[in-house]
Amino acid sequence: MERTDLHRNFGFLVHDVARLMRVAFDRRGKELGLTRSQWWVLTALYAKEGMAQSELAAFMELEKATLGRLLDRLEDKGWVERRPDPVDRRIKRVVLTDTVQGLMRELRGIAADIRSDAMKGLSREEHEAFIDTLLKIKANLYAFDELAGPAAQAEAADD
Amino acid sequence: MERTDLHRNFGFLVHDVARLMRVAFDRRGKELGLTRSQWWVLTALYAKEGMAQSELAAFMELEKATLGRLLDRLEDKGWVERRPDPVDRRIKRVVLTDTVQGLMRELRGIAADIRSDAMKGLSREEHEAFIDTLLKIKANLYAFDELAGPAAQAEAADD
DNA sequence: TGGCAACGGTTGTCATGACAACTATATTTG
DNA sequence: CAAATATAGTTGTCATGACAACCGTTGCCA
Repeated sequence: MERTDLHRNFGFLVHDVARLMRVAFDRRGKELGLTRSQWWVLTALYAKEGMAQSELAAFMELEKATLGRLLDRLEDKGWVERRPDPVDRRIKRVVLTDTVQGLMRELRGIAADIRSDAMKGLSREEHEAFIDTLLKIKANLYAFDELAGPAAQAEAADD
Repeated sequence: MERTDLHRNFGFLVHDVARLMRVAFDRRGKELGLTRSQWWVLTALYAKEGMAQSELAAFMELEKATLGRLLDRLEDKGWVERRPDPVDRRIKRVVLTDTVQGLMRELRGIAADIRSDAMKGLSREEHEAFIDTLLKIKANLYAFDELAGPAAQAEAADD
């Protein structure tokens, strides 16, 4: 009946793992009142606060529209704040509020738990090799992307 | 300024790679008039035709609602057909139509191209090790999932 | 066999995510 | 300086995806 083996198909596997990770994060996030994407934004902001929305969108490799609406919800919850840039009136800089600091600590702990659960039973070497391969694949896909659509992407080389 | 290194964070990397794969598939799919998810459904059906919607949803690990609406669009395009089950009137069995056969050949070729682009420069061993690790992670996440939410999942062992 | 739980699908609602069009502000240039 | 161009964000639309509520059909079992 089966005509192909999808179980070792790289595309399907990455898709599956990404989905399962999402489910894991969503489950834990739900208890804390946020989605995985919102969690992602907070984590990115924690890494580098005060970015302009466009910077943040580029950093997270999201569309500015997608990020904008994520920020709407996070702002509603009082976790982030959009602050006008003192120089450029087009720019809104995004910062974490004080009320979210406790949550952030919790989130970071949970994220570490999920990752360690996901990687359970893997040796240090296997773990590192896996990350290295992911980085190579990511670089390949970027290169491929730029060939196919020689637009945007130019800013992919920050940090 | 940076307080964490997200670049070797497994969760972010998988997310990124999954997104980049999606972009690659979407770009190629667009030329052919389908989205990556629709592509996924066709590929799953190609692997095992005539599944009931619920079976297919379980196989693809999608909600039946999500799959149902995907099938709506695929049926509109004339690529799949819902057929009543002769025995159980609740069940609709999904098959590929004849008109989609040529497209399927093309899709399979393109998918192979994308995968080989993504894996470019990796040795056979690295490739295999990567797939093996992905499978382990997937198994870990399943186990974790079942602990956390002891529902569904039971049918994950088909093939 | 009659009622009720379980199953298969669809529909409604919300949150992403992409893309395109639009507004407001800056910057570049003639 | 004024016009053209570019940049920052928002809004509109469509396609996923999850989840819950719902309807029709089956199957169980008392």
